[in-house]
Amino acid sequence: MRLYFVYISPVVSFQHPIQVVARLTGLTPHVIRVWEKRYQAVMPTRTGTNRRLYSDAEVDRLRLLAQATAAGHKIGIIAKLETEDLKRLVATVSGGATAPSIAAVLDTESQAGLRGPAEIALVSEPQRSMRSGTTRDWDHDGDLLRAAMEATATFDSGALQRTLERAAVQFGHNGVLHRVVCPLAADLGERWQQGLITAAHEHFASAVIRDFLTRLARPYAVTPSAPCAVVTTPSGQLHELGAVIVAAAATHWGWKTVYLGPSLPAAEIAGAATQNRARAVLLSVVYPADDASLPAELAQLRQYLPDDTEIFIGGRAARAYAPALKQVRVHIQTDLESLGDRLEEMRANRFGA
Amino acid sequence: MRLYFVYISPVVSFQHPIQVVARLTGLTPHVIRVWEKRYQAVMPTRTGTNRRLYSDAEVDRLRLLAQATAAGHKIGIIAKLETEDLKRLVATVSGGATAPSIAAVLDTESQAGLRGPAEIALVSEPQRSMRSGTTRDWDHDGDLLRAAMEATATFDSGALQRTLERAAVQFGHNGVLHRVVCPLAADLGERWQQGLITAAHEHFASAVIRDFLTRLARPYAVTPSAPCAVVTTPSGQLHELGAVIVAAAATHWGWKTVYLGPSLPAAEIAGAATQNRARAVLLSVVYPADDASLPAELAQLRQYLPDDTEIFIGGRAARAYAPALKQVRVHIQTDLESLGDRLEEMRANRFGA
DNA sequence: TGTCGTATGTCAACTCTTTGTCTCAAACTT
DNA sequence: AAGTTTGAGACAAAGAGTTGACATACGACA
Repeated sequence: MRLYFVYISPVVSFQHPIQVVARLTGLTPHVIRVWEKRYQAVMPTRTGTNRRLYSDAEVDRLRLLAQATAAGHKIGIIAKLETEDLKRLVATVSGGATAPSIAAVLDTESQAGLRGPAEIALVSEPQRSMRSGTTRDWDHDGDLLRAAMEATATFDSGALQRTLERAAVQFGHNGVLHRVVCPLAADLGERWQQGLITAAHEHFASAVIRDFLTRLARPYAVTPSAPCAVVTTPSGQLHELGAVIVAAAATHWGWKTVYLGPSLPAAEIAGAATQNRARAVLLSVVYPADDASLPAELAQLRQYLPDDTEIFIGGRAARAYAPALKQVRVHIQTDLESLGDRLEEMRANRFGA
Repeated sequence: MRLYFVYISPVVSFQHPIQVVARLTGLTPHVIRVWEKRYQAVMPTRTGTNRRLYSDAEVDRLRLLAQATAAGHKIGIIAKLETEDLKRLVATVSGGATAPSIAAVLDTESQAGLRGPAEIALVSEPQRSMRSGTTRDWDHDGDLLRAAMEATATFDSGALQRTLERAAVQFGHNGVLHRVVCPLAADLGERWQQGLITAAHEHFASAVIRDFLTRLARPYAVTPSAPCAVVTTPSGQLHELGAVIVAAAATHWGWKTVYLGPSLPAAEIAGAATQNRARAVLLSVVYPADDASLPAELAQLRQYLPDDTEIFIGGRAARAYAPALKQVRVHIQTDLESLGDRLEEMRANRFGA
C-alpha cells in the first residue's frame, strides 16, 4: 500500500531570516537573539553559514511572546511555556492589554470616561510605562497617531501603511482597532470638519485604512457555524470608514461578515441580509447627522428584515437619530466595545430582545 | 552583417530590455544582472547580439524578488524559490504581517508540496519548473468570470477572493487586470443595469475586488524618480471600482500612484495633485453619464492644475462627456491599454502637448 | 526610605557573510 | 559620436554572528 505523503503537508512553509522575523513580530533582532540565548525561547535552524532561519511556527511563537511581554508578563517565565499555553495566555490577556485602554468610540467628543483605564485590567497596568522600549520606536499610542497623521498630510500611503502595521504588531488585532484606528478615524473626521485637512486627505487616509483593515481581518478562518452579519451604511451615508472598522471588528469577534460598502437603500440591505440569513445588520452613520429620510429608511429596513435579525447603528451621527428611532427596534451602539458585548450576547443566547 | 534576431525569435509575449525591466521593478540594471549572475534568479533570453530580453513572467518574478528582499528576505536564499512560492512568500510577509497563523494563507489545492517544512532551508531545490506554464483547472477566462459571478451572487467573499487570486497566478498581474478584472467590472455594471443583480451585489463585489487590487498593486517598489499620478473620481461619481483598477494598472506601469477614493471636488483633486507634484490625474466616470455639472468641474480642475499635468478620464460614461470636453485639455481614454500607452509616452518624452 | 540582587533590554567590539555598487574595456545601438 | 549593454573583478556598506559589559526597573529586605 502506498502512502501519499505529498499531500499531507498541504502548504509549503517558508524559513524567514531574522530581519523578516523582526518586522513580523515587532521585536528587534537583538531581542530575538537574546531571548534565544538566555531562555531558549526558540531554536531556529541555521544556514550553512550560521545564519538563523525561523519557521512559521517559531514566528508565531515569538509573536505570542511579544504580545505577552507587552501585556506585562516576564519573558523569563513565559519563554518556557508551550506555544499552546502561550496562545491561551495571550487570549485571556488580550482583553486586558487592549480593552482597558481607551474606550474607543467612533464619535470623538463623547469618548470621555466611559470607563477608567485600569478597570478591566487582568494584569496590573503600571508596567505599561516601562514597556515603552520593548517594542521598538513607538512609546505611546500618541506617537503612532502622530506618525499616521503626518503620513496622511503628505499623502504617503506607504508610510501610513507601515505605521498601521507596526501598530498591529505592537497592539495586536484588537488593540490596533481600539487604540489606533478608531482614534485616528475620529481625529480625521474632526480635523476635516475643522478645515485642518482637506477632503482629499480624508479620502486618502480612508482608502489606506480600509485596505489595511480588510487585510487585517482577512486571515481569520471563519467557522462554518459562525453567525453572519451584514455591514454597510444607509443611503446617503458616503463615509464608509466606520463601517469598515465595524466589519473588521465583527470578523475579529468571530462573525462571518458580509461587507457591502457605503450607501445602500433599505431594500438592498434587507435583500443581502436575507440571502445570507444574517443575524445582525451593522450600520455606520457619520455624516450627515440630519438626513430627514434616514429614519424612514431604517424603519423600512426593520420592516423588511426578519424579526430575529437585529439592527445596530453606530458612528458619530448615530445619536442624532436616537429620538426618531425610539419606535423601531434599532439598537444604537456608539462605542465599539459595547457593540462587541451585544454581539457576544447574541451568539450566546438568541438575544432575547 | 549583423542580423537582428529580435523580431525573428518566436515571441510569445513581449520581451523587455533591461532598462524597461529596471523601471518596472524598481531595481537597477546592475542589480538585475548581478542577481542573474550570482543566483540565476532569472534567465532572460538574448537577442542575436547578446542583449538580455525579459519575458513578462520574468519581470513578475523580479518584482516579487524585489518585494521579498524589501521585506527583509535574503536574495541569496529566495532567488532559488519557485515563482509560485515567491508569490505566497510575498503575500505572507507583506500582506499578512499580522496574520496569526501564516500557514493558513492560501491553500491552493494545486500546490504539490514536494517538501516538508524543514527541508527547504539548505537543500537544493527539487526541480519543478515544468509546472510553470501549465494551466490546471481554468482553461478559459470565461470559467473564471463565471466563478467570480457565482461568488458575487452568493455574497461569498472568500470564494471571490480565491478566484481572483487564482486568476492572478494564472495570468500574472497584468493579465488579471485585462482579462478578468476589467471584464468582470463591465459585466457587473451591465447586469446591475439590467436588474440581474442588485446594487448590494455590485457593492459587495466592488469591495472585494478593490481589496484584491490594492493588495495586488501595493508592495511594488517604486523608483524614487517615478512620476506621480493622482487617481480618483470627480464629484458625484460614487463608483470607485474603475478608479481602483486604473490605480492598480498605473502602479504596475511604474507610476507612484496616490489613490484618493471616489467623489472629490475639483479643488480637492487639484490640491492633492499639486502637493504631490503629480504629472497626471486619472479620473474614472461610470455613472451618471449626464451630470451637467461635471464638465464645469473638469474645466475648473484643468484650470487649477499646472499646465504640464495631464488629465485623463476613462470609464463607461467618459464618452458621454466627450463633446463638452473639446475645449479643455482633458484626454479621454476608455480602454486601459491606450491609457497605458499614453502614460508611457509621458514618462518617455515630456509628452509634448 | 534606601540599598542590593535579579531580570531584561541595549550597546560595543570584532569577525565573517552577504549584497549592492563601481570601474573598466570591449561590443553594441542609434 | 555618444550613449548603453555586457562581463569580470574589486570594493564597500550593511547585516548577522558572538561575547561581554552596562543600564534600568522591579522586588525584597533592612
